[in-house]
Formats: sequence, structure tokens, C-alpha cells
Amino acid sequence: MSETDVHPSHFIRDIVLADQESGLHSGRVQTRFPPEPNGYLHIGHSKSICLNFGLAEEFGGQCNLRFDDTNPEKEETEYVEAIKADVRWLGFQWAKECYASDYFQQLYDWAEKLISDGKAFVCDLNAEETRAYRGTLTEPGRPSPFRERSVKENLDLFRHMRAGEFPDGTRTLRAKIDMASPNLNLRDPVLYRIKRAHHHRTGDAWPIYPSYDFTHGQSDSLEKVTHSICTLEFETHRPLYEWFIAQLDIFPSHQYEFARLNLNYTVMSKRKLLQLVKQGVVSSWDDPRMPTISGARRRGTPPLAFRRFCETIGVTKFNGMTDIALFEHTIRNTLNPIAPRRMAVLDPLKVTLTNYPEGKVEHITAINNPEDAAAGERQIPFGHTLYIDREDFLEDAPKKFFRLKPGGEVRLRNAYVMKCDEVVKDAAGNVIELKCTVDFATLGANPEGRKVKGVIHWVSAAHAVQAEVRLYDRLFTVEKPDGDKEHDFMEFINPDSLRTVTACLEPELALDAQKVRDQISANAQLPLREEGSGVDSAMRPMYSSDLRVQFERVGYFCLDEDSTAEKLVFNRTVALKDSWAKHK
RNA sequence: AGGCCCAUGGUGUAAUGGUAGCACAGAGGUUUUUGGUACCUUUAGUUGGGGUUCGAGUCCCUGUGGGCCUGCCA
Repeated sequence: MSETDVHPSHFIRDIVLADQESGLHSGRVQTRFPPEPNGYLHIGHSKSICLNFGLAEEFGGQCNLRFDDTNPEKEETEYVEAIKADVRWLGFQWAKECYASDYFQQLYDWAEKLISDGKAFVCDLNAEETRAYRGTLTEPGRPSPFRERSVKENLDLFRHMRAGEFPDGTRTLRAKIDMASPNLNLRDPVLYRIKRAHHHRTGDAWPIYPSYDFTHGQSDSLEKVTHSICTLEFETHRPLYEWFIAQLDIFPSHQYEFARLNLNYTVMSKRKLLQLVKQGVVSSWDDPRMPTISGARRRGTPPLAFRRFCETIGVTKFNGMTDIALFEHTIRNTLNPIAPRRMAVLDPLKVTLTNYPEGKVEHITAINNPEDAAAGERQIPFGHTLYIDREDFLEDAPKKFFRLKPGGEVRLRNAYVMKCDEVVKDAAGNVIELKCTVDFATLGANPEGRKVKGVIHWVSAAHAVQAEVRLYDRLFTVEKPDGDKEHDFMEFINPDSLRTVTACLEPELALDAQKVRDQISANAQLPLREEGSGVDSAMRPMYSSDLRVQFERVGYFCLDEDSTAEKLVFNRTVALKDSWAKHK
């Protein structure tokens, strides 16, 4: 059974199931994924995406994509587009594309209703004073001196706020709840603030903007959301969420909270990710080292790996730390059955076959994927001069090293058994070439009377295609980069998170790349980096990263979008497991 | 500290009040023209203390530890 088919039970799934069985809302299930368009989506968001969209899918319901855009100062259209592309790339399709800003008028009307009902008031305290009146964790707050204004005066003032007649920050609309509540969110929370900022959708139509608390629950309610699933930090906001719905007597959406995903060796906060981009530590939001969805996509991570990973980590209220190794395992596991095998030499060392005729070329048949017979075969040219990986030769090899050594034999993957006769060095003593001989009786056959354990990959020098290969590693050197009070997370940047090499590839990879280019240009309206408009998720655009291969014995790689007809660029998605590395 | 929430191997999780299981990581092995994959074996766990019960990871009390809340952010 594949990992995707498994839907382990968790408390939220249990709740949805029980609600559906009891006939709540006639069994209808409506969820939503509510990002704020103030940054790119990261792997933590993918947990929420898989949960919300996955539950809707599983229970025959729908999931909306809703942009929580109530703070114009931080939100941009660029982020909206990136978020949509990421959700689609993960393979999900939203029922409706919504914006909290579409509800601004309704929200405003509801605010007037609360005022009319004596449940909200205009407060003239500034931010600092409001804080002082709020009290502390252990002391109750004091009522605002403006709390007892008349309904008429409140209504009048609020309308003037809306008309843009007061300076920013001079007044707020607040709910009248309980200044003594041990839950600080209930101490007369702010519903509206005056903020003359240009909004990415409503432009300058509004000088006042509703707060998250006054927006989120009502937005859910308007969309008839049955299960509003959010992260743990909103737990203490739930009473407020319910209060507004009760006062307004609107559709009773309910909020459920789960623990957000924490991954080691990375940072997840949008602020810190922005900092990495702004300070040039990474090239962009979609730098393959970023934990963003776009970064993972560019790195070659298949979307299915995200879905499987999110099923694997489960959903609980426990705030833990997931090992990145689990994600990497999921990526390998997902790629193994589908990634065609190719040979690529990352650190070329010249090998001359002294007993192989110069100018002769054989085309050797190789299996594309031992895990998938349907993947077929390909031809690989073999000739007098080869490249092998420098790593696969050792002059003074330890006992357990069963790759190439002087006088030793090794199997050339898919080809002959080869013996190292002579080591050629330069004046400085560096090995620059190996002179070897092949055993012609060993093509597709085991050698007579001896066992050759080592197998190494190779590329024919005459046919090798050069490419830039980017070897990515984790961005941070410590498990919790932002968990140190003394040191800033920027101090833990891994200096070797990117290593770029010029590799020699078997020519088939140039053909592979050409096919991808052809497919992408055949769909010219779907550019590489941007989402085409009007494309549903089933027809998502093709990305260069959709060419995912395994460089045998090395790792999984994908074609990078920086590739051109003249120059190929590959990214390492994840290395293969290497049990030899532990011996060293 | 006031309130709310949480606690199962190193990590992430599962277990109508009834044999503590799975995955990752670690160790060992089999197979292998990838030191990959697959398969097998193995190390390791219910936060402490009380109670209820024939029986408690599960229910109750209490301690300890952790998270969140004092934005006109979300």
C-alpha cells in the first residue's frame, strides 16, 4: 500500500467525521485556507493546505482559498499570485477564491450593528494608552474613559472615522466585552483602526481597516465554513471568534486548532525568510535552500512528497519539532520509483582505456529505472576515454573501500569490468589521469573466477555534456537556528549550503532537457516562473523542475529554470543515502 | 505569576478502560552491475506522586515540564 492511500486518524478528522455522521449542517463540509498575502508560502503552510483541502476532498466538501488581507501595509499582489501558484502546484483546487477585503462593507455594517446594540464603542485612546488600560496577565484592565459614550455619539464618530476625518491612530472602534477577563483578548478588543494605506485590492476606498479578530470568524461565517482550522496560537482567540458570531447571530462556524509544523535546521517565520532574501543570503524566495514551497519546487521536490509528508507527521495539539530527515526520506521514497536513472560525473577524473581502440564507440543498453520496467531502456556511448568521479578512486584505499584503486578492479556501471594499471600524476603529485584496461568478456556477464564488488558510474569523454550542477545542503548548521537567545539566527548560516560544480553528463540528459524545453515552449503562454492565468490545477504549467532524475549513486536532481539551450543547470534535490559515508 | 492548551522510544505519531504498535533516525544482516532500492533482525517509550477500577497511556486529584496570550499584526 502506498503512503498516500493511508489516512491515519487524527482528532480533527474525527471531529469532521462525527459531525458528518450526526448530520450537522446536513453533512456538508466546508473548509478554507486563509493565508495573509504578505509573504511566500512555506512547508509549514503546506500542512495547513493539505489538512484543509484534504479534509474537504475526503468528506465530499469544498475548500476555499481566502486571502486574509486586512493589513494593507504588508500585503501585495505579488504574494497573492505566488500563493495561488503554490496551492495549485501542490495539486489542490479551491472552490472559491475569496478575499477578506471583499467583505469590508458587510463588516462595516456589522460594526454599526454592534454599536447600535451597545456592544461596541469608539475609543479615543491612542495605542500606548490602550495598552496601559489593558492591564497585565495578572491584573485586570480598566475600562476606557470613552466606554460609556451614547450609541448616537458612537455611531456618529464611527461614521466620521469611515469618512476619513480623523488622523491615523487617533481613534479605534472597540468591542464592549470585559476589561477584567483573564483572557486578554476579551478586554475590549479593537475592531477597527484608522490607517490611510493603499490596499492591494480596495485601493484608497477605506481609511479604516477591520482587525483580524473582527474579520476572520465573520468571513468564515459568510462562506458557511463548517470547520475553521487554524494553528494553536489562535486558541485564546476562539472565545472572541464565537462572541462575534453569537452577537451578530450569523452562521455558526467553529474553530479548531492544531500544532503548526516545526522543522529542524531551518527557520519558518516570514520575517526571517524575508530577511534571508533581503540580505542576499539566498537568491530569492524560490531559492532551493528556502523552506518555501516555491523553493522546494525549484529544488525538484515532487508535490506528492509534500502530501505524503503531511500525512506522515499527523495532526495533534502537541508542539514538537519534526526531523528534516523524515521529509528527505519522503522525497527519496517518492522519487525512487519515478525518477529515470542517468549517469553524471560531478568531479571528473580522466580514464584512458589502453586496450580499447581509439575512435571506437559502442552504444550500451541501460535500464532507465530498475523500479519500473515501463520506463524502458536507453543507449549510452562508450569509448576510449572516460570520466569517473574522483571520489571513486583512492590511491591508498582502506580495506573496506571497494571502488577503484591501483591494480584493482571495478565494474563500470552498465558496462565492463575495468582494471587500474597506472596512475598518472602532475608535477605537484596530483592524480590527473588513470590508465586502465577493460575485460571484454564482462559486458553483461560476471568475470571469470573472481568477484568484483565495486560498481562506479562513468561518462564517455567524447560524448560528455557539460553542465552546471548546484549541490544544495541545509541552510543552517544547527537544529534550532532561532532558538538561541544569545545568538542571532543569521550566525548559524551554513557556509556550504550551496556548492556549484561543472559536471560531465551522459548525453541522454541533453535530450531529456530538450524535451522539457519543447514542452514548455509548446505552451508559450505558460512561462517558467509565473502562473498562467485561467489554468486549473489539472493543467498546471510545466516547470523545468519537472525533469527529475537520479544521478546514479549520487542523488536526485532536477533541471533548473536557469538552463538554456547552450547551458544546462541541474539542482540536487536530495542526496542518495550513503552508508559508505559512515565508515569514513 | 492570571487564564487557556499540551505531555507515549532520540524524533514524529497510534492504541471502544483490556497484549503499548507504526514510521524516521541508530545498530546488525540478506539480496543487488547504484555502498541506492527491497527484505530481515535489533536497540529504545507511556513526565513524577497519589487515587478510582478486576484491570489505567487512557478516568480523577496533585506536582513537574513545555507552548500560547499584555499589536491599532495575522
